Amino acid sequence: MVKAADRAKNPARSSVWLENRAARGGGGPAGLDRDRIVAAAIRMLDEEGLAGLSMRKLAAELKVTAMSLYWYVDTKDDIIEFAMDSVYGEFDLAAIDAADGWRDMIRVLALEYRRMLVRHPWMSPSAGQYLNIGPHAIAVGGKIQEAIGGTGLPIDRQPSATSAVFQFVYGYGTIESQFGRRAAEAGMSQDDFYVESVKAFRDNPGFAEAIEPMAEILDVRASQGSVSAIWDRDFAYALDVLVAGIEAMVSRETGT
Amino acid sequence: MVKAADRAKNPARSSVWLENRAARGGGGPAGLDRDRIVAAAIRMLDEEGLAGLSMRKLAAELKVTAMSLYWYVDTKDDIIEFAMDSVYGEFDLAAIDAADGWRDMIRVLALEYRRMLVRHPWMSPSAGQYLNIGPHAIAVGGKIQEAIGGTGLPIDRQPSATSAVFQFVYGYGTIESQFGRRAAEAGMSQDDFYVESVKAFRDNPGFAEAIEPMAEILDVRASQGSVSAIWDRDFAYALDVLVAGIEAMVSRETGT
DNA sequence: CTGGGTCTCGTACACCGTACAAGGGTCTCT
DNA sequence: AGAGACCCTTGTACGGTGTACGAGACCCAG
Repeated sequence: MVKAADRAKNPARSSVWLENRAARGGGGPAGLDRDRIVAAAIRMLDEEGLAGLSMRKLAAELKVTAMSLYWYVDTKDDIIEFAMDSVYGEFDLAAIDAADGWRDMIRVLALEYRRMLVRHPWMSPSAGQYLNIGPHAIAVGGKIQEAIGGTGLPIDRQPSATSAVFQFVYGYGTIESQFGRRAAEAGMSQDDFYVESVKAFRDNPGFAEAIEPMAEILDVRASQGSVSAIWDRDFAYALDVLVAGIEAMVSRETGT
Repeated sequence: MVKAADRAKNPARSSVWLENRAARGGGGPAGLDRDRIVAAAIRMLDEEGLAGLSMRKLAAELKVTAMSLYWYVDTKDDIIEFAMDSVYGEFDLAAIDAADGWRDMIRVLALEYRRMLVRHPWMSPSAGQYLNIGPHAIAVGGKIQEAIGGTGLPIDRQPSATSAVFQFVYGYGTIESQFGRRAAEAGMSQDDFYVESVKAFRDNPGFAEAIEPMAEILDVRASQGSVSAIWDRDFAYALDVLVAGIEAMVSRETGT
């Protein structure tokens, strides 16, 4: 078993998934096992955020001491990696297979990905920090590759197109989920929080000039409905941009 | 002066920039001031990463006690927000103004943004977590808006196009910078680290199947040169996709 | 009855952010 | 000259964190 201290010395192997250690136990008096720990961690992460997860609190929820958890995982990071992969398992792969053509497939994948990030706001900071190479994450990656493979782009260009689409989704989902998290922490609806934020921004002396060119856009947005409708609308249009871009590149590569 | 405890109770005002408190001091015996603190913090963040920054260590570097820093800032988060904005100040705004047309402007902005994220790997996790509304960040935002405004897209679609481009850059820069950080922590070059990672990935039993469909792409990439060349190449092509997408949407909106 | 796994726990360490109160230094006003 | 007010720095302390280590409790095979 690799200790945390050793892990730090060998960061190339710095993911649980690169250790291929068997899950342990389940027969103990506390009825603990890795799945139960991970499920409780996800619940706690969803409710309290990344900073709200501590080994002691997690253990308390499972009616156990903090050190008991270390029988099943080596470090707290392991728990987060397991939790992440479990969340990747929420992807509806059947819906993706049911999609018709690469455009639809990309759209469904992007929507699922975005929903995942928004539902679990701790995912995007974590996804940036850890390798995402658990079985569920890899399954999703395979579908993404399949979708991009269907575009007709040459194979050496496909990773780049994948980046264009899914790094965008990651970035978008990050902003959207952090906005939601902030609103929730402030105890407001997203709409109220948006109004408050814009007001605070506008009222801030010294920023009047900087805001000037943005005022028009803020005004336009105010007439576009609820915040969540704007998130949806913007996302859909950005995907249209990306799909149109891929189409254009395909005909540029194959044509001429 | 707003205390950290109060800040937590009023998360809507959860940014230093929404408080508009004057910078303090400079005449003390330790010769401290906010700029010196922030500069030292950036140095430490670049070298030790986000987790490596602690108030005690930062203070030690400035030959002062931890609590001294609290005369100039309210919380550690403030320091990070100041550091972030200072880094946004690294954008070469002149180069952006010198760009010729919106396509070039977008490309230059995207490259500058990406370089910033890669140079300071702590930026992308931080940028996801805090509001980015310091003066330098806003200046950059204004340039982005100017570039997108030049595309000819209707104003209510511009924010969406902005997302498509710059959320992509954010996502891409996040992955790239985290990869670099991991390589550095492992004490390897990016190229060696890449080879090691792929090997570990391939050798991992139980993943043979999952890897199967990715093998071809991995092989193609192996023939494309150094890791950093691939980063550059992929990024440039993804930008081409985005620019082509915007062009297509423009003619779709104006034509027909 | 014994020995060895499997699991849980108590204690302890080093570190974190930061609240609070007690100064020292310098500058201003009487 | 003395007194007070300020700006700035410090020491101490609190409640948290992840986790190393060693002691035990249980159960099952020999």
